[in-house]
Amino acid sequence: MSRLPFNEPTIQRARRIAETIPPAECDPRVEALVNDLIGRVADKWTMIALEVLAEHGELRFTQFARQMRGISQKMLTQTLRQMERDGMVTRTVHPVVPPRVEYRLTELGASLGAAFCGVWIWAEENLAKVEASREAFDAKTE
Amino acid sequence: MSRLPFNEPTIQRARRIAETIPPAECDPRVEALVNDLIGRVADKWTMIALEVLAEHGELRFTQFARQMRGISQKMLTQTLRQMERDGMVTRTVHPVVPPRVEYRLTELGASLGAAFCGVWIWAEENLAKVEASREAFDAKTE
DNA sequence: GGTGACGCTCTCCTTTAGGTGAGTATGGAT
DNA sequence: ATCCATACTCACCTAAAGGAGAGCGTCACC
Repeated sequence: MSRLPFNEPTIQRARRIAETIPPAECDPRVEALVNDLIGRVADKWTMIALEVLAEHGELRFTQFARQMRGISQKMLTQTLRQMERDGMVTRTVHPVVPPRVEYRLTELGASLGAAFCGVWIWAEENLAKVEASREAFDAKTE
Repeated sequence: MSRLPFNEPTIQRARRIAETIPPAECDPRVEALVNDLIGRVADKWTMIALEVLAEHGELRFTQFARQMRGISQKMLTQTLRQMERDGMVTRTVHPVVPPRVEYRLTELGASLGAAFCGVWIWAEENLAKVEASREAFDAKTE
């Protein structure tokens, strides 16, 4: 039961659309997995966490929180757990009181950070262009 | 009135946390803008749209939809509008019936696509590692 | 004159994201 | 005895994301 990408104009028409371009490129399984992984990894907080951890080497929970402005405790825990599960960070619990937990990047995490590096640079370089474009767009449609 | 990143343990204690690491790096305004732009641009659909458009050069609305599996019509319109506003794509409307609208990358869009390229490669290369890590993690916590 | 094509937009409605404020465990310091 | 620190977790709640399905406008066609 193959689902069409979205509902047809009105339900009984357009049973089929002319296939001007093949429906998708190659291996749909791998493609889906990669898209999925991208969705997970191209997350704002994940990217920022990667950044600050790469910068500081090792961070404790509250230090982390202070570096990531605007994140809630819950989100931070969640992001960090997810990253741990994905093998981006290691989480070391020192069994002392008060608790001491240290996070550091794995090799995998560092490599993703490096891959994102280009995007950060792009963002810094093109911030002005994007803002200008937005203003122009908004002025046109006003 | 500076807000703390999240609530203190119980409200009347911990008025202040020792500042072992300076609260943030440098220019907070630029940093915030860049983080914001990252949040906008590091969006799953934006990344995928960038990819397929880079691959096909020029796409009409329904062609686009067919390339982006699982996206709803609403999301596609929204993503495309946003990208147009940000100056990533141009939208050309041919005043014919039935309507014909073509999307293509701008230089800015292409440069972002190039910046993301590293992330795609990373995702393809490290898919297996991430999956292995997830399995190990889930097995441990079960 | 009914239907279909295209690229939307509009109205619901459900799901998810994410914030808030509190609680918990533990041992050392006061 | 009480307090405090840390790194959480939990319950609750609101806002935002995003899906489903329909409708629209216009012309060419059968």
